[in-house]
This record gives sequence, C-alpha cells and structure tokens, in this order.
Amino acid sequence: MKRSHTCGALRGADVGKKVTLMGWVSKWRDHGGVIFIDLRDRYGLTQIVFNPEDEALHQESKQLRSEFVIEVQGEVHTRPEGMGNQNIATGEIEVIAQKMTVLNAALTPPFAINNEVEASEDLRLKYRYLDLRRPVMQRSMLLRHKVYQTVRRFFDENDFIEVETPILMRSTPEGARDYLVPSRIHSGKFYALPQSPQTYKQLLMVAGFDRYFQIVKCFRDEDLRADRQPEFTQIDVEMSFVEAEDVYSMVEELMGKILNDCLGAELPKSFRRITWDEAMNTYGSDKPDTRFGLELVDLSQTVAGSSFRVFNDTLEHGGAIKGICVPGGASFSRSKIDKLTEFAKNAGAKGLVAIKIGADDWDSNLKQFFSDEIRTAVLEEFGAVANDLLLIVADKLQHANEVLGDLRLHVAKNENLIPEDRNALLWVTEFPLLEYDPEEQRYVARHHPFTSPMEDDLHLLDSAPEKARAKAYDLVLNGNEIAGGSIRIHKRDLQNKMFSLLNIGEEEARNKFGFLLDAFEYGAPPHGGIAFGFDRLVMLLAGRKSIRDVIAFPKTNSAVSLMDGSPNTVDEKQLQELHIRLRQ
RNA sequence: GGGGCCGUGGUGUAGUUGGUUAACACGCCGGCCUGUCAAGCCGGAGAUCGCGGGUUCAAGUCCCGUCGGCCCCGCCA
Repeated sequence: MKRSHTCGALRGADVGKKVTLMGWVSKWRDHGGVIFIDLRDRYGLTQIVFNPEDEALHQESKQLRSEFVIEVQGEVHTRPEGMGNQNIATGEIEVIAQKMTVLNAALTPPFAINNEVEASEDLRLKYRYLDLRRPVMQRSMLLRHKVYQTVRRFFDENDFIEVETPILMRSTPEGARDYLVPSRIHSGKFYALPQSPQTYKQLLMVAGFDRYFQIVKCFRDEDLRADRQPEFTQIDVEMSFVEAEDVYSMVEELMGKILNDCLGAELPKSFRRITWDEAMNTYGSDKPDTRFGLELVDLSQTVAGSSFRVFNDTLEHGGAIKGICVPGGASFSRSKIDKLTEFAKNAGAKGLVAIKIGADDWDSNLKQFFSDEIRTAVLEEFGAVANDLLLIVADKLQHANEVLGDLRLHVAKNENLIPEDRNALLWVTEFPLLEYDPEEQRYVARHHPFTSPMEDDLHLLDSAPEKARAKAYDLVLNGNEIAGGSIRIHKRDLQNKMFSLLNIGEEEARNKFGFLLDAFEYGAPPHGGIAFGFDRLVMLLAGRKSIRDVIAFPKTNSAVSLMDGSPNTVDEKQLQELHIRLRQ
C-alpha cells in the first residue's frame, strides 16, 4: 500500500519519517511563499507544507483547490516554536511536501465540507456523499458502527445466534401498511417487505434456536417524521423459556454495554419500572420523559366540593380534574398563557384553567369558586408555592392525562426544564392488551396479535377484554420509545382466542397465519423478546434530533431520495413482466 | 388527509409598512504576501428573489394557485 499513514496518525514521535499521505484538500492557505494545505481523511487533518525552494512543486501546489484528492510524499517535521495547533490531534507536526500528485480534481462543492456551516437539508441530501464527508456526520456513522459491533459482540458472547430472515415475505394484515413487491413468476401475486421479522423469530424459537438476534431492516409504508423513515433498522431479539424479567435483565446489560463501550457512560444495573397505568396517570404519556418533574396531579377528590361548574359537570360525568404545577410560572404573561390554552385545545382539551399562585393565596378570579380549605388542599396536592402556575384540565381521565402529558412536554421544552445532559431510562410495563378502533369497529392489538395477556387477566378476555393487560413492555429513553417487546403466546388455543378477540375469523387466521398456528402445534416453547429502534437509539446517543442524521442515505418527509431520485417510474417492459398495468 | 414554518448570488442570511443600481458574511476568480491554521490585504464576477397567475403606475414584499424542504396531528400491530 502506498499510503503510509492516515491524516490523523502522525505525532511528535514520527518526526523525521518519510511518509505518504492521501486525502482531500480541506483548506489551503497561500502565503505567496509558503503554502499550507490541510489534508483531510476520516481519521483527521494533517498540515502539509509546500516551501517555495522547490519551485516546480510549489507551482504545482498552487493549482490545488477544495476537495481535490491528492497524494503527498514528504517528511514529518516538528512545527516551529509556537506554531503548534492544539485543536487538531496532529497539531504538533506537519509534513514538508517533497512530491505531490493530484489523484483527482474536484468541482467546487455546493456547500462547505465542515461542521460550522449547516447547509439546508435538501441540499445536503442531494449531495449526501459530500455531506457525509463532514466530520460531524463521520462521527455519527462511526458511533453507529460502534453500536453495531457492541450489539453483535454482546449477543455472541451470550449464546445468541444471528439469523437472517426473508426480506420478501407474505403480506400480513394488522399493523402498518406493507410495501409490496410484485411477483414476476406468479402473475397477480405480491411479496411484502417485513414490517418486522416478528413471525420468523417466533418460528425460530419453535425451531429450537433458543436465543436469536438480528440487526435487520424493516419497512413500513406510513407517513414520515423526524424519528420515522420508511425503512429503518431494528435490533430484533427473541428468547425461549423466558419471562419478562429475563428480557429486562438482558436488555439492561446490553444497554449498559452500549453506553459504556460507545459513550463511556455508566448506567444503573437495573432500570426504573413503571406500569402503563402509572405512566399515563403521572406523566400523561406511555413514553414519559422523567428527566424533569411537572408531574400530573389528580384533583378530582380535592375540588369535589367547589362551586366551579366546569369541574362539577366533569366529575358528575365520571371525568377527572387533573393538572400540573409550573414552578415560577406565575410570571407568565397573559399572551403566553393564552398560547398554552391554545396548545391545550389543539391537543384536544375543552379548555385550560390557569391559576397563578400569589404570595399567600390564589391570584385568580376563579378563587371565588373555591373555599379556603379547597384552595389550601389544592396547593398541598401540587406542593405549590408562591409564584407557581397551576394548569388544570377537566375531562375524561384518559383524555385529561393525554392533554396534560402533551402540555407537560411543551412547557418543559419552552421553559428549558429538561436537563439534556442526563439520561433517563425506564421500563413501561403492563400495557393494555387491546385497544378499540372506532374506525374499524373492533379491537386491535396494542402491541401485536402474538402478545400474551397477563395470567391474572385471562379471565377478562371474555368479560371485559379492554381491561386485560399484556405481558408487554417498552424501553423508554428520555421520552423516546427505543425498544418494545412482549412475552408471546405459544399455545394455539390462546392464539386462536386472541384472533377471535381481534375479530379475525378462523378462516382468515388460517389463511394469513396458518403457518404460525401450525408451528404452535409442534412443540412451541414459551418465548418472548424485544426489538430496538436502532436508528432512534443511535440518534439519541449521538445527541441528534433526527434519525436522518444517523442514516447514511435517508429519505425526505415525502419518502423520496433526493440523491438518486427514488421512487421513479419504470419501463413499460418491466411493468409487463410484472403483469402490472397502471391505473389512470 | 389536515395544521404550522420556510424557499432571495455557490452557501448561510438581511431586505417587516409595496418605490431608484436587491445588502452582508462565507465561498468562487484574479493580484499581493515565507508560518498560517476562521490567515491577511486589494480587486472582480456572480441573483430574472422556487415556479405560474393576479392586484398595482410600481411586487422579493400584497393576493391566489402550484412545487419543494422541515416540524406536528391523523397514521405508524
């Protein structure tokens, strides 16, 4: 290999060595006499010096421009006294060029290849290969790489085996919209791309593989968000002969390894756990960000005797009065509170009661509706003190929770109440098994149809299925769902029962999931698992706000690739082979 | 499907009430300069203001439509 060192390698100890470096011209500084080049590769920057003494070489170096790819042979020198650069790892030395070859010239890039100037994202995406040259992007991709390796090492060391499952599979009902792939060989038939390898990993358990993992692409044809791409990566895991506790401890160990190996951070040995019910009641979210307070307080009992009609009506109809207390919020302006009200209404609230706490009492015209006792009790419930602001919602319990959960996050973001330097990891457990879908007028699986109900709630499946809890769990990091899983159903009769609850008829179940049901008849072990949103995890570890920043070639909000222009039309011949005619 | 923000030289922005040659920084090109590393100094080129209509004596600015990007709701088992 001609290249002797990378651009991040040379140090004082290398002084005197003859070296050959290759890389991109990051910057050049032409002093008329001496010319400096910052040569960049993914390992770092090295300063190359062209002295005027070698006239031919000096002339050649003058033609260099940004992003030219060059090869430089030269000798490593200590920089002159006081000329070192503390900001780069190679700042102690420089390479005095003796020979230079332009390996490839380059057009002036459409945006600067550095971390300072942030070009608009559509431009970055169009020239993604240039965007990826920027050190910040290289760091993100390197972090992603480290997480892959840590994950593989961890699972390998713990007897998990990595198995690839099909990308071309059968379209399944339930869940997200499938991406479809037409079959050329079978006219009118389609494969689907997996939303997740769920059924396959369960079949691998039936097959006796015992402990499986895979870092795998999944596809969901739904609308995009900052943390949602049509194709994304999961760490998919499944284990036999386990209960939820076994999954928790495995994940806690894995997360500890990832945090430690990739960021040098420490984690508690086990994470806080909170039931779904508690999460909703305390934080108004099934993925609560617990890095800050503003917890929801239930005032239904406390204000029961007031003369405030809005509250009393709500309580009479079985609703709840709940609120949050914003420390120091009494200083909010009228318009700021109006905006909070508007936010709450957009989130689905009928209204928002805002009460400023004065020096020794409520500073509010609602005061008259509440007795001294009630006001004191309310302050106690919140632990509120002077200059706080109470934001109160009256609604059906679940609705009030959700609105306040949104409001809680909104206020925390606006008021900078979230300590960004902390990591809060927790398990949310005991999710509801089912959810009623008013559109389809049936129950749908909250997690997926293979999730086992909790034993204690099996009796509810006939009487009050909406009350049944599942052996399902999510892992939440700083208010983001980064993993979710469950203990699965492994008995055919229970699985049949589940399908019937979901209003999936026997014939339909047989048709769509027959292979899984059959498999359950041949000795399926109890099993369960979890899947991580890999991109989200890396995004959070990298401190980025969008998973696009940790995906090499992501798609835009409208699911197109600005770089290669997909999706695109295809030739009529291709369509013909696939037996497809486009509708007008 | 819906709501919000944005679109001005290569890049990032300013131009807010409509009014002369659309401004600034960086970049680019040329010149000067032997120790810079956000190099410096001098000069220059470069924009039909996303696109299409409309209102007006006059539109980057106002109105309508459209395209694109971003954020959110719905959706995402």
